[in-house]
Amino acid sequence: MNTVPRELFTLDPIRSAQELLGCTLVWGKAAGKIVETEAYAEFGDEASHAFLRTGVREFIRFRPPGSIYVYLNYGVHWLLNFLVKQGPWNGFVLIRALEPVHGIDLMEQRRGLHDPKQLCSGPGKLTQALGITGESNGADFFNLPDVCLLARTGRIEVAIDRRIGITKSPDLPWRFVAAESKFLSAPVRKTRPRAN
DNA sequence: ACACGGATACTA
DNA sequence: AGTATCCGTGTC
Repeated sequence: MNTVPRELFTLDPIRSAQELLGCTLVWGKAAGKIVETEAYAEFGDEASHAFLRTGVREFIRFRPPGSIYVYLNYGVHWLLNFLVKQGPWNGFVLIRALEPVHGIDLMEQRRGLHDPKQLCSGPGKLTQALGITGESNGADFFNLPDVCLLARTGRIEVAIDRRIGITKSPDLPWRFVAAESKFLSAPVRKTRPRAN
């Protein structure tokens, strides 16, 4: 099984987000295939934390591509992002959903439920299922023990949507999903960007 | 439909 | 210090 090299995170966030689809994220004893991602850009993207937070801009400047950015959202959920650095197009990829493939009993235990479709079908759900917390924030993924990213096997059909749950820059079509997946956080919407 | 609840940045 | 905001989930 091939593992993904750091170069996957030296692309712009939009390309990196799509390349990550179909890869399998192994985190300790649990693993899941990435079926949903979103791209966030350092510049020109008001929904990116880098737009307002000086600490996040420093994070981008000083950490290597492939670094893990984990933050607490709504005071409740840890959200997992990868730092991508391509020069003018730095940013983050948010991992939004996984198809569970390994350690499912452990995921069920951590999540407190048994429906495989609900174990990792959301950015906060998958961190809970994998046991990811802010403890990992700032770590270099490629220097972490017991984690890796397995390369995609075969082709994957990518569907594109607007990002979910944001209020700033809402019309950017930077949500990417494995079109055939039954493990998404939400179906792909058919709405066109609002006029004006 | 709504409660849950913490980090960050801004106002002062 | 106080307030507004935030890339969500589970349960009502």
